[in-house]
Amino acid sequence: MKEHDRLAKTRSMVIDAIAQNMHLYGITPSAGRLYGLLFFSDKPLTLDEMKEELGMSKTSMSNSVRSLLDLNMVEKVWVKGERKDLYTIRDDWYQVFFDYFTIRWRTAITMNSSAMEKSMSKLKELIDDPKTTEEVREQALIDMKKLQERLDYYDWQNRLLDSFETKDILNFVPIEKKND
Amino acid sequence: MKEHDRLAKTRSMVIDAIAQNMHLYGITPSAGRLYGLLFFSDKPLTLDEMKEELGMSKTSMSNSVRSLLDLNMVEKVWVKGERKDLYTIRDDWYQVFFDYFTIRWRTAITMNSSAMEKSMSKLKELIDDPKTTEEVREQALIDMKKLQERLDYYDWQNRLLDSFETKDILNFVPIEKKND
DNA sequence: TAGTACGTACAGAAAAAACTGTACGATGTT
DNA sequence: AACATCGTACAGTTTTTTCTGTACGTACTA
Repeated sequence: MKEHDRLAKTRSMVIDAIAQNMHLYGITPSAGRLYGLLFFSDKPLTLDEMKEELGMSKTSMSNSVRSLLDLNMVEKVWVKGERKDLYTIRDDWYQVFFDYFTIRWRTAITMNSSAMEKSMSKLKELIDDPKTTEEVREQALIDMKKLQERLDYYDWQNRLLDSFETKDILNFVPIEKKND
Repeated sequence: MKEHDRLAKTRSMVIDAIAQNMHLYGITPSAGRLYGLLFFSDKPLTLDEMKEELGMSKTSMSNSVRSLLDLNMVEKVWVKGERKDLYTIRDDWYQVFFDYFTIRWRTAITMNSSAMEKSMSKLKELIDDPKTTEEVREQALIDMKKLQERLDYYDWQNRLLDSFETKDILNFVPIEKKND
């Protein structure tokens, strides 16, 4: 049927774009396609339906769904009398966006910060040690300064993420466009 | 020499962390290590020095540097009387952060938006076509609504990125910590 | 309690990405 | 003009990731 084709075509155009750009979230193109499929689906889908629709293995679907679940981009839906697991896209886009940063960026920042703090404390020991040569002490001081600057930057990132997490950012960049 | 080892150890601890988390920016761990190396280097490095330091091929260094250049995380430095290209890390962290979003996210948002706009205009044709069956028209209208919502979300993202690009965001989340 | 359906762990295959060495164009040197 | 050095394109190899099919544990069904 011609009309259905036209409809499907517009959809796949959008799905292609989404799948291609999903790497920003650390999502593989395949999981991106799945995300696109769920975006247009008017009902929650089972793994078997996804498998059918995308022509991939059930194992792949299981893995892709999990990676989307991990990012809170998709959620499991419970439906009475249905044995299979059902999944649907989370369409509160802003929350999904904030969650992504909270989940991924916050973790990375914390890891880096903690490595740097540990490093700085070791450097401090080295500097305080009277047996340390002047040359090494100087280098250690330079490193300390660099690390401190970087930590300040991470602190700023954390405060930015705070404004995401609390949605305070929406006071600064509101959802509703100002019409001036 | 024991001291130098201790110094090197603290560095590599930090470099490891950076390399590991660089994937957030779509950077491979290898390029991440290079970034870490440049972070601690007190002078710009040539490809040969990087190759030496990381024990990798020059080709790899060339590619890694390029990917870092593309993200404005590293810059080429000109030094009088030096034939080799010299590269240094860009240490204006905030600008680097903003550039990343401008370069990567803006592009992705634009791609998605444009696919969706194109799709919507096709859907509109379909809806306006009197030969379209009621069933298809209904589905098209649903898709239109979804796409419009998503476009509104992209518009918000764009406005957020605007505040990065203009650095207005720093009025909301200042670099200097408020001490209250 | 035996049977069936579901999701996923696991191991192997297929595909993609990262890395290397060679070769070559460009640029600078003698 | 001949030579040397630099960075990178390219092709081939290695490594990593992604994908598939089988097998198994769990939970529901009869």
